[in-house]
Amino acid sequence: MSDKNVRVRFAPSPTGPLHIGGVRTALYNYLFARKQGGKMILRIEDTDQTRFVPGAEEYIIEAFNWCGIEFDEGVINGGPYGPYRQSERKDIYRDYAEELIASGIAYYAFDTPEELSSIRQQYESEKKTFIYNYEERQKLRNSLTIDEKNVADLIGKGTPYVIRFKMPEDEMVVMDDLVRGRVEVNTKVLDDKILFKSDGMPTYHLANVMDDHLMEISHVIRGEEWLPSLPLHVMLYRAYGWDEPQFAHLPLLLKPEGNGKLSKRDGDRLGFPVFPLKWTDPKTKETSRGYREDGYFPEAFINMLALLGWNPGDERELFSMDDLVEAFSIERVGRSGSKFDPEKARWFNHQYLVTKGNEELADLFEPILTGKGIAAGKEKVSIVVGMVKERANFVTDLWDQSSFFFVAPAEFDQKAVKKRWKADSYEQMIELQKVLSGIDDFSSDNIEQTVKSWIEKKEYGMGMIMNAFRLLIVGALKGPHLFDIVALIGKEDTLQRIDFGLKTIGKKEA
RNA sequence: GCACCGUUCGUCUAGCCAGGUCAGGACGCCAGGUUUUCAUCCUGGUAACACGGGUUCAAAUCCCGUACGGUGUACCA
Repeated sequence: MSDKNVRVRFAPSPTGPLHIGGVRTALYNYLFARKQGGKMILRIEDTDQTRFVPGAEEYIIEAFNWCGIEFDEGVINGGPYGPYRQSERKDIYRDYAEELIASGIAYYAFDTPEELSSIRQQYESEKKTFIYNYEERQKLRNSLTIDEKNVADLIGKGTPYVIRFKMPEDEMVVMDDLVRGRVEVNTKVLDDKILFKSDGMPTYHLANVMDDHLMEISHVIRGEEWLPSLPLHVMLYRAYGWDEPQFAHLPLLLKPEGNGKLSKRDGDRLGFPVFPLKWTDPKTKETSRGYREDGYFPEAFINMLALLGWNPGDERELFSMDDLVEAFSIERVGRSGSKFDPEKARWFNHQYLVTKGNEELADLFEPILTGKGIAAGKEKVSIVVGMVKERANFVTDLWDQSSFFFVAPAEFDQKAVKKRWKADSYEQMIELQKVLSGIDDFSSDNIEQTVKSWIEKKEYGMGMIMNAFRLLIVGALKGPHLFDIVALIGKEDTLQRIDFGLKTIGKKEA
């Protein structure tokens, strides 16, 4: 039941790092395309030269690369509908805009930005809102109020002008949206949007509609912030006599607390990234953290993002990209904005971390160990990781959970000492040390058996001994099965740690 | 201001279109169990249909209104 020629696009502006809301929009496009057996296109909408930020496009591409979102056509790998950067398509827009003027659907306007802003100010002081519409355009400087000859003169003299859409005075525009259903707007509340700017570039509205048509985009899946301009876009398609694509306007990602759209500030304030990758602003040198650098797995990041505004309709929560493709449908996208929950993001990462193989995790952990000046064999690191990964959300947590496998404790958790280091502990640990030094087969099972039978024979309390023992070996009351730890660090190290602990903690007075 | 969109546990959400289960799941939190410790894990608990009308034998579900929120209202996208 898939449409024959599904073609979707993600069309960001290179004005800075890609926000996770944008990543989610791209993800839904990608899932939809894959599910329908269609094509996914990456187009760069750089019609505003003043907002261009160097490195932004590269960032966007790298981010998708990291996430595993792939494009069939676009600025990365080209394609038959190129170029895919709007600045490189500049020449084709003007003719289309002129065509609209010829058919009376658009007109030239000579009002300068300064004139317009002063009118706006004046209206505001009278508590009115200025909109450039069917009423106002009669009083302004445009090809509707100036005769043809003078318009030609003005243009001939190089007077800057823009091209505006002549919004009908009173017409119902009926639109259909895949997630919102039928939407109706009367054109009387709409304004004469600029289609073509005085700098020779089209605005988003024109460029976007034209390119979507020229690139044969079948479904426009984009953020809800575009819904208010949908009537204009639809009217443009109709004015050109083009088939409209199907539209789907996605709900926005909201900040975790309070109200409003998720922004970089929220991330900084609440301690989580708002961007997939770390970003350094080329001008201010200000940096923003990224999911990748914060230790998230791309699979977890994608999984988390996919479930923010979409759900499969059953109770599954863990999805690989392939699973998502299989389960995705645009009809199941929600209609209301989703507050981002950093806590659940961490949970997702944990889920992926524990299912990763120990060798793979060891490889990821290795650089951290090296940074601490530790050169442990891969085999040992794998074993250690296998023992502690349940306790970690991120690869970086692994060190806190396993440092004692690699370095002997230099100090001891004072609260634990207070709680578990009793008057008898000192003597008991000396005894234990003797028992341990007598063991030849220093395997976990054998040590356990030997120590336990010693405890039984002496009628010592199990908890009493084991907690004190753990304190000496680990430095705190945490970590995996203690006999596994001592077996791994070996007999010599174990005995040394007991020596050091005994010396450092000392004997507790009764 | 105006326009459009939205509103189910603290959060993500199922259920709504085709009215009729104690409104289900997950995260978080709390309690208990398991464990030599921490974590994992297991069990249980916590907590929601924004409000007001209407239609109906019956409304989270359909209709109207209100409130609240979001977005848009740029020669930005």
